[in-house]
Amino acid sequence: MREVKPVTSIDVARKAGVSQSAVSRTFTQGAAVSDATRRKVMDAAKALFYRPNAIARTLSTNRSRIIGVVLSTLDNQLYPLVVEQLSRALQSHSFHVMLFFAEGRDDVDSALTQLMTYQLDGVVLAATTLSSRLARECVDAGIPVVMFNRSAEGAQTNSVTSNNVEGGRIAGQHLIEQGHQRIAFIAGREDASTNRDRETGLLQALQQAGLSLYRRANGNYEHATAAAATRAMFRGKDLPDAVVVASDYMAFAVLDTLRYELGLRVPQDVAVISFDDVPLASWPAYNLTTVAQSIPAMVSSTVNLLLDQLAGRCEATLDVRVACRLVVRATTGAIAIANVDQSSRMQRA
Amino acid sequence: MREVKPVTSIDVARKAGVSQSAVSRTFTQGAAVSDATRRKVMDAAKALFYRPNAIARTLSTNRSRIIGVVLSTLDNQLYPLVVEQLSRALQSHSFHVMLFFAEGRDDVDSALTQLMTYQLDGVVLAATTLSSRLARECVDAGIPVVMFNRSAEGAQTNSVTSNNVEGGRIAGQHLIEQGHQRIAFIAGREDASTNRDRETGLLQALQQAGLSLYRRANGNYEHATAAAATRAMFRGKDLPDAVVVASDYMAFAVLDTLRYELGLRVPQDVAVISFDDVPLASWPAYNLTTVAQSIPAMVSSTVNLLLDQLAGRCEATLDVRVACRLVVRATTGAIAIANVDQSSRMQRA
DNA sequence: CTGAAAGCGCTTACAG
DNA sequence: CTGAAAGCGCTTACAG
Repeated sequence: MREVKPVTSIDVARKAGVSQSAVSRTFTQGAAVSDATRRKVMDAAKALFYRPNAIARTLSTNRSRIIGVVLSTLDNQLYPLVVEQLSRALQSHSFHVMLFFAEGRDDVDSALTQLMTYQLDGVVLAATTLSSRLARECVDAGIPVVMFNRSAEGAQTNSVTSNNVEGGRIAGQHLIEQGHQRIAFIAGREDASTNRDRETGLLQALQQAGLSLYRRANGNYEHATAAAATRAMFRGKDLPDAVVVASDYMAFAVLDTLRYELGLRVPQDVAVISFDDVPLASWPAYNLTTVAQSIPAMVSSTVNLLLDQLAGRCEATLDVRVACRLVVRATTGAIAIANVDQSSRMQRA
Repeated sequence: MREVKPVTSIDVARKAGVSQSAVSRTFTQGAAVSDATRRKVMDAAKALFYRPNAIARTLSTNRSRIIGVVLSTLDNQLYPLVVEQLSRALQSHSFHVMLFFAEGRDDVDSALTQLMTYQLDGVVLAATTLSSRLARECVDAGIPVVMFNRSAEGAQTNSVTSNNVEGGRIAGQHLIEQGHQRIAFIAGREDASTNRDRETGLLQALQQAGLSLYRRANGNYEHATAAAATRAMFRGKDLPDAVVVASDYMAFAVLDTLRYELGLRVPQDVAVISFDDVPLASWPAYNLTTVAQSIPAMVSSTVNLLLDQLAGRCEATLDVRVACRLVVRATTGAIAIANVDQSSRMQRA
């Protein structure tokens, strides 16, 4: 096993002919060391392949530079994007991401225990379930927390979301402008703030146009459930002429079901619009009209919130809302498909 | 900030009326504590919301229970799958995943430094670039390493891959059985072992059938590059009648380009087969014939290799090869599309 | 600027 | 089984 015994600051000190403190100072940002000492230390360190032990540092500074990221699953293509961007951004500040997968009550309990065990400098909650409880426990333990893509219903916690109400309104208005009258909604998890907000916005847009929701089904933010919801919704007569889907990930299932199972044409028979704008949405096989979330903006807000709190510059609890943006592609706009297609091409170029 | 000063084993000891050692033993697997003491300690711990400090434990045991996972990107849908399954499996053994994103030489250098800094119990290298160098440095530092989905060219490192040569052969044979004669290959990164092995197998199958590769282009395991490679390959006359693509991720770009840009029918005009079997491959929009890798098998092999090495049961360096499996869907088999379509439906059910 | 020393919160021989 | 104590590798007042 680990036969190699690691080089410590004492080894370096001995070789450099200085005190252990001098070695430590050389590797500490902004500590007072003379150039001569620094040079001696660096030479010795290089010769010995010395690397400061981050764990020992954590124990004395009470700063681990580890950020816990709690997820339910990476199925939805949005989350790999988030994980990668968040991880890269934190890495550039010398922080690192530790992953925790948790869903369902029991699971979260054990994740919690494990979480508290590492001296995390912060936690990003991107799990769908039970986030509010986890959040409270972290806050109680004095760990900075950011809820990502969900809002902090009552919990004393920062959150970063898109302006989903506005997003829902945008989706609704787009369909209304296209002349749709029988607009349906395929919902995500009923307890998710993103889902509630998007539906709220959609209903506002409908109401403003004197319409009401034509049909509604629940896809639970899952692929198979969304397919089933679509089947149920498109049974019988008087079908919807447009459907708003609470996420791209579900919309892919909706589109596949409409096209390959029910034999409907999109957008001629039914238009589809959703939320997120994951990369797959722009691939020609789907070419999905969607209300985009800006992941880069959400990630950098998250990082800022975390760093500000760690630096003690935490001005109370913030709910950061990032603006959404409509991206028109080929699943809406039956009237002018050729044009839309064209513009979607251009957007992707 | 962290106003709350954390509860330590000393606080618990005081409250329970026992020594600090007794508290520590109560929370250590297999340590000797009487039931009476254990009960007193647990009661006090519960009352004080005590959680053992994993960082302090790491410092004295030299075991962090942290596994570093080094990635280039999560773009390819295979990797989110790997990250989630690996993370869950390790979590069930009370290990946790720390993420490192690295690609390109400079990037890897800094990742390396950061890596060595945490006292990782193991490293999984799933990054495309420079893995062999990183691997060597870890091995030199006495850290167990597993190369995931790439083999260890010369490095003294364990690896877990599919039997990609066999996989390439399977892909080639499948096309040959379907009567294809003009078989092309769209390669991944030329320096990737997966790519080399898959091509080797394909060439073997062709040779055995008295064929040679009809055309070849490089997609570099990237989406846009694969699309460009497809355009280049399908210019002019005498087009290939089948194309083997080195990964599903690239195959999606190939399919989109063939269908929506070049107006070719798949599989009637050209058949497409690739490797991996990511979830998207089975969605109706692509319904892709592919040579599946078993991610669950690869992940559990990886976990076993890691745990065995940590337990000192490391019998030399292993190259674990997991069998591949052909999954026939709708992008091959022009002869009997209806049937294939049918069977792909059933496979998904 | 520098060194000696205490301390971070655990684990683990060592005696008893 | 139990407790006192050394030690893990750092950081950081404290004197000088």
